[in-house]
Amino acid sequence: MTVSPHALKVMHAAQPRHGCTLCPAGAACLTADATPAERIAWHDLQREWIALPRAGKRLYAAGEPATALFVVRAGCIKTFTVDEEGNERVRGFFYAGDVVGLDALGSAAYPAYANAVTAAQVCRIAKGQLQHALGATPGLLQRLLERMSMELRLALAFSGNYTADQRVAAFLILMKQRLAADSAIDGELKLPMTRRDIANHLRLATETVCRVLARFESAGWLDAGDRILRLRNREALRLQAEPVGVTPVRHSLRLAS
Amino acid sequence: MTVSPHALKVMHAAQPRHGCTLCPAGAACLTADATPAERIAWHDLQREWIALPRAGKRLYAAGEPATALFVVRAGCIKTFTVDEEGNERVRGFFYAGDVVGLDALGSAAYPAYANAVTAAQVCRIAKGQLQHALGATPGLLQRLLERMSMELRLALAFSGNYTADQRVAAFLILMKQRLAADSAIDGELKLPMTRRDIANHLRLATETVCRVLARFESAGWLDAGDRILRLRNREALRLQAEPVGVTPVRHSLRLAS
DNA sequence: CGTAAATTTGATGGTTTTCAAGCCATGTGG
DNA sequence: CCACATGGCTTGAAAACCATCAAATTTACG
Repeated sequence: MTVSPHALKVMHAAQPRHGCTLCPAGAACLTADATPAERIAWHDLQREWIALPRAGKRLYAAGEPATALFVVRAGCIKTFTVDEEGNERVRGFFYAGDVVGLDALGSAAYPAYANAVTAAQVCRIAKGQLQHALGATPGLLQRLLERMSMELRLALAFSGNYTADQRVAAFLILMKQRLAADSAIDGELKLPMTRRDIANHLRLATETVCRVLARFESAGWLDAGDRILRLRNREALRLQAEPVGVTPVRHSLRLAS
Repeated sequence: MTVSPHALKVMHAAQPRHGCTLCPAGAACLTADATPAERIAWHDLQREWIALPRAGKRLYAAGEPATALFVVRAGCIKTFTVDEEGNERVRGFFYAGDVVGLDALGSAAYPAYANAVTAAQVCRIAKGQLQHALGATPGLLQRLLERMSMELRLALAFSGNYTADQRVAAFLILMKQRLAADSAIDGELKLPMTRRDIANHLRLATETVCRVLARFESAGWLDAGDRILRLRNREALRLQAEPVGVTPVRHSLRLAS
């Protein structure tokens, strides 16, 4: 997985001014609530698109100066660290509209690598420009804070100690929520990443993920194809996943102090 | 340390206008880089202090409407979730200057409970006021984003799959960094929370934390008192903790931009 | 079509959890 | 002042869960 300088294709300012309006990320992007004028201003700020034409292409490396954020236009990006033994630890998957690099906002260097999981395309937003835009567009700040808060919530939720079954179930439910638009058929879930990536994300061995999926399949909860799953009993999965807390909030807890 | 019969003591606007200047959190607070004028404006925004006079007192509960953030003035706060079996999962510990509730910024309800670990005191900052202040004080926004980014980085770092030894070592190193000001003696580390809290935070059993500490002690790396540890070989601990990645950055960094 | 990578299943072992019990500190009430 | 209760801390033995190792099969892709 060598990083060639040509891995990144940077395109400058060739798009029409309504570029953001036509973005495939659409309503999922940070600009979703912006006025048309704000949108054009935003679009002018970040005229750089970066294409990652194949899975495995690198967006940035850990340790590099963190000069920008990236909004995914299409495809899937993963962020991950690599320890000295070569073990990957996947920190997150990012789809159209998601923001990659929020964990580097307050850091001089990127704390993780970012690679394409599938062919992908991103908008580059320089930090300086971002700060400027945040001041000019109040709704944007609101949205950015919401994103970061949500990511924090998600990271904290997944960092609990759960069984392999709970983790995998929670992952499937979450992916189904985020990729709802991607699948025409109701219960279908297209996962762009490998089992290994899933395992590295959920802190499990690849084999364990396979086994859990096989268990779920034999329980009749889903059909496990290679990259396409068909969820048959989403309620059972949700029940398994509940302790993780990524599913909608459940109140009604009384506690004394 | 006044002992109040009420769980929460809310004090209104009785402080002098330089309240923030005299805050024990001092330079650790978000207002550290503000001008004196900005500081007074900030202080006027959040005139409510809340006292949690004893360990165990609740600041807020999971599921409650998330109307505010809280900056710790003194003491220690933990956030945690509780599943239906009563298991606590500690999401974070917060000391003077830390911001509690960032994971609720983009959420209508608090995703976790917040309790005092020791007697504590916090500033309440209503969300609406915060948004107003962020627009008025550019440095504040910068700082808040840095905080959230750092918390995200931390949560992601700890969510990897590591051994019990690595987790405990990383926890000790991290706490030593954050509580450096608290201990007069060099290697001393005062941990305000119970072993159980540490275990619930690191996704380990209480007994495992004990055993790891005992192992570290017999290796000569530290002396484990009840709530006061004495770190004797911090380099060895750091080496253990390294894969977790919360220790100072190890890649050679060139700082740009 | 052929090689490399990914997926899957099985057997084995290790780290951590669980269960159980003893010790210690703190605080309370007689 | 002491006895006692409570909760936290510690240590020991057995079990569970998951990782590791190994190998067969399938899939992806040049």
